[in-house]
Amino acid sequence: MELDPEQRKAVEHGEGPLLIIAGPGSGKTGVITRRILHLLETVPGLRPENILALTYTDKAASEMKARISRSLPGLGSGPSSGREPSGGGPHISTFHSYCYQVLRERGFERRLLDQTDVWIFLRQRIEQLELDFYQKLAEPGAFLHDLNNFFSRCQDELVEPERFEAYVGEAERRFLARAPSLDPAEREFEEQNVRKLREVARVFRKSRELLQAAGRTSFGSLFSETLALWNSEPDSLDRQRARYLFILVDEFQDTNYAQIEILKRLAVRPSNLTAVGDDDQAIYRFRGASSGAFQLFREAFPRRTELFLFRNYRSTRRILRAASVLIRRNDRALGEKPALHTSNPEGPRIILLQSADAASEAAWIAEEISRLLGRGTTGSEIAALYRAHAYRDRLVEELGRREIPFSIRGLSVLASSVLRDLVAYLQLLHSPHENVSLTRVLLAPRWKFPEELAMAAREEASRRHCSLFAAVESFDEGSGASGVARQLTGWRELKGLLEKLRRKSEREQMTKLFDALVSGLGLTFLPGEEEGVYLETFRKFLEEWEEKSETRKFREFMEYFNYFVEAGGRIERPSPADPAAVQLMSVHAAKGLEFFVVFILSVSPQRFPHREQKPLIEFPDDLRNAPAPAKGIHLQEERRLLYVAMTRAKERLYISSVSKSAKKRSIFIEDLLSDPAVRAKDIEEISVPPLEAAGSREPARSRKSRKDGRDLFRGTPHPETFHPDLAGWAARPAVLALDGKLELSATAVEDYLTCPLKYKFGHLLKIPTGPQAALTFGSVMHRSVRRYFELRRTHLPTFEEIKEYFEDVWKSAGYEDKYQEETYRKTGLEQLREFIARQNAQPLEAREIQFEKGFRWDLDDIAVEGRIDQINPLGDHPFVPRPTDQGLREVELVDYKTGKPRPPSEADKSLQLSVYALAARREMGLEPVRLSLYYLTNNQVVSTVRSAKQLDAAVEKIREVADQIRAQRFEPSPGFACKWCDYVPICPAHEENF
DNA sequence: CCCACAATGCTTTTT
DNA sequence: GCATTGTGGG
Repeated sequence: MELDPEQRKAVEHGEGPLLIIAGPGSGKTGVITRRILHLLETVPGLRPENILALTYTDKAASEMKARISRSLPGLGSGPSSGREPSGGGPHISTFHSYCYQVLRERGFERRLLDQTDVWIFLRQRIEQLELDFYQKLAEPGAFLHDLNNFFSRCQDELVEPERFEAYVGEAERRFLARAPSLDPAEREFEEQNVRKLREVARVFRKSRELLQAAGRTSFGSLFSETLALWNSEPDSLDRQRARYLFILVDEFQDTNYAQIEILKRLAVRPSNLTAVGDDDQAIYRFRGASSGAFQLFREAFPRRTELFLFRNYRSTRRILRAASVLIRRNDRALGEKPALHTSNPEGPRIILLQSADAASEAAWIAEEISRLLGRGTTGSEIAALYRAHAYRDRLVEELGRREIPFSIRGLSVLASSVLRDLVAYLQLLHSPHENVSLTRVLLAPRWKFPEELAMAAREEASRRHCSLFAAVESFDEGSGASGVARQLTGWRELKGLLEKLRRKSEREQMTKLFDALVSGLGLTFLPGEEEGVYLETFRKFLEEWEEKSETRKFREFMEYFNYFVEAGGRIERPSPADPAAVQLMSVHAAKGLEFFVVFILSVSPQRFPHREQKPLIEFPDDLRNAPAPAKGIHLQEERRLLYVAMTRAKERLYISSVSKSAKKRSIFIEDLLSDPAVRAKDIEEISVPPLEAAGSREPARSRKSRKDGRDLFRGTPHPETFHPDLAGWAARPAVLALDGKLELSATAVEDYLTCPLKYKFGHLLKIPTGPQAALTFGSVMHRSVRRYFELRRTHLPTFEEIKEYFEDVWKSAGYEDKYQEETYRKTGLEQLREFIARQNAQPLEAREIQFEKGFRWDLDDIAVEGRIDQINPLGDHPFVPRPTDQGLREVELVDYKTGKPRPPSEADKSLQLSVYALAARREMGLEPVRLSLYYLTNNQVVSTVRSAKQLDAAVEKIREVADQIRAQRFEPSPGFACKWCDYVPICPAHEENF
């Protein structure tokens, strides 16, 4: 590589700390490599092992090692992570492994946990954390996730529990001082806040203690541990200083405060520090990168040299001009920087796409990619970048339709059919009553389990309230020599396999069990086969787990794995190096890469810039070691992200925006067009028309249907029979109603509106799900309330009476752990005590009250069904029902709720109450003058009424849903609701095969 | 122009 | 489930 004057200065700079601010495409890594080589050539007596090069990512470290060994083959590339320096090459390492090594030299033996593993570790010990918010949020996982993130931010900023406790104490004192002058609502709010902070502080300390006691630590605490070591054993630091005379840091804008502290300690004279980075490419603030890294450098090293590398070797002039127009809109904390310049040609215009919807965007881009490939562009030189992974879905579909090869970075193998299958077997092995897993397994052709029999079993299970497994077993026992018995040969085979594996699971370690499962199913793959790669990736995950597990056995693994999934853990597929494949990845993942052609998808409002989402527990600015980030920091970081995306392109750049009207575009599109000259000369605007007749086109060919199954299962008796045709099965028309009436309940309608496929799975295919804490609890509470009113007919029931009943009917099914169950039980009893006290305080004639009154009314070809919790007679005298003008008795309909209290507007809209009101009037001869939701959580009643118009609207809604159901429209609507959906393991929308 | 209701999102990632 | 933005009627 020829050096330009800028680069030469950077490479040959001699004395003192050096800060190189290097724009995109300026050959940064090359400069660092050259500088290392230059130092070795020119500094007398300097040996390679006296040089330390630090990066944040392993990828950057390996790249640098590769470059160095290429430039100087004799040199070696230094130690890899965690090992003793082998001598020879410069020490090139990540900050993390460097610190780990420093600590190991001094006998540090604690095991390192990544964020997911810390989450799991804490989740398993949730009882000891004594979370007060656990019961309030009822979602320990999510809260813990937020806590865990917060702990990471603390580690990034070197905030230890003591320091945070002091901060909380300070906040508390401030609150107490201000409290008298606050109005009650404000005081309540702030007090709540202080209580939350106190809990966070307590849990922070406690988790540290738990990790410590277990001989573990998180990756993030490596830095504070290292600093602590250097404080207590100064000779360790001296040794490091003596060893490393020159230190280089790449991607400096990605370093956090803790890492900068490490640098400050290490880099004292005669150490010579070089930091290279670009604040315009800082996109990792959310994971702890200090927004003030450059400022901290300037403060720490006032006698420094700053150099700029702004000659770009990558992109055309047009691309660079547009990128500069965009980034100029940000505040420039570093002050004026030279503009990017290049001797590259002007290049083609940047294309600004404007599509009406995501579907036409994807279709246009896929078409354009196809054109480019036709003109000879290599697939891997084309990249499609997006802000969030979900935005790629449509493009993937369109590329698949056109059979254009592509590869996706950051794909979790857990989403693949083959692993979802294998995991279903594992779940089934873990517990035969995993109904959804069993449903999936039975769909595999090799078990020859006819859908009709499966349907019968599901109906049996829902009738007998037993598991699907038990229902099929009862068929088997009762079948004798009938025709059913013949249909169950596959079932017996499956049971045999599970039994064999179960026995194995007790003796053998996890990887062995997995191998046995795979071979028991007769799965073999050709080398390079995509699914084989998924399998291998998962097996590697198992091996790594075994390393850190206690027993290496199945039980422990399943506990870990279920938490792993709950924690949102991903098992990433190694990226394939297919030169023909178009590259799909997030903008973050694209940092540091370059492509001839770059498409940036969905630069649209809400998507890019992405909406700011503050975490539940925010890291306080007061504890930040750099100045508090400016107000517009979120938008600015998003803008930098787009800047990074744009500067990945060498030749052609497409920026695509989706919005209904051209006026309401992403603010970044406006930014790009804000310079009249650039707008006129460098940008071509293309408007993509919406696809005609949406939905009329053939849906993308299911990639799951495989014609070449035979190749995969060579030598097995049942080739092609492993994969269930999930999508085909889910798309099969469902039997709606035998007598022509479609049965619907309020819940069914609401389920349909959440997700039509969820409705189909639950209400038509009757796939049973496991017991759930909230439901078991709700049922016990309902029964206790009913019990109260029944006893009330004869006397005033005491709390003890109801408590005894409550304990009697309590079931342990569905609770995640003993602690959760105990919490529910305690709160349940508290709520009942309050309920009874209130009810006992008022007069009531309980004899007239009706409970759990079932109904069924006809709405043309629909039968609307349901059950009203409680009907209270009303009137002048409570127990003499007064006929109204129409001759109907006036009543109050009550529904008991055990969940979170909702605002009254919820009661106004509730379809359930409308359906009850309609039922009372049409079927029971009652006039529902009051509809009440009774929240047992806080013993609050929300009452409402229904106008004729509202009731008509409810009927209309039911009719609409019924029409959709009759038309067999059961498209899944994946989204937020999936978090709570039990059918995810059998949902085609959650399956990705590429 | 304002307000109510509908529509549209629910990140990014490393050790 | 929830916050924010967009739409459409008055």
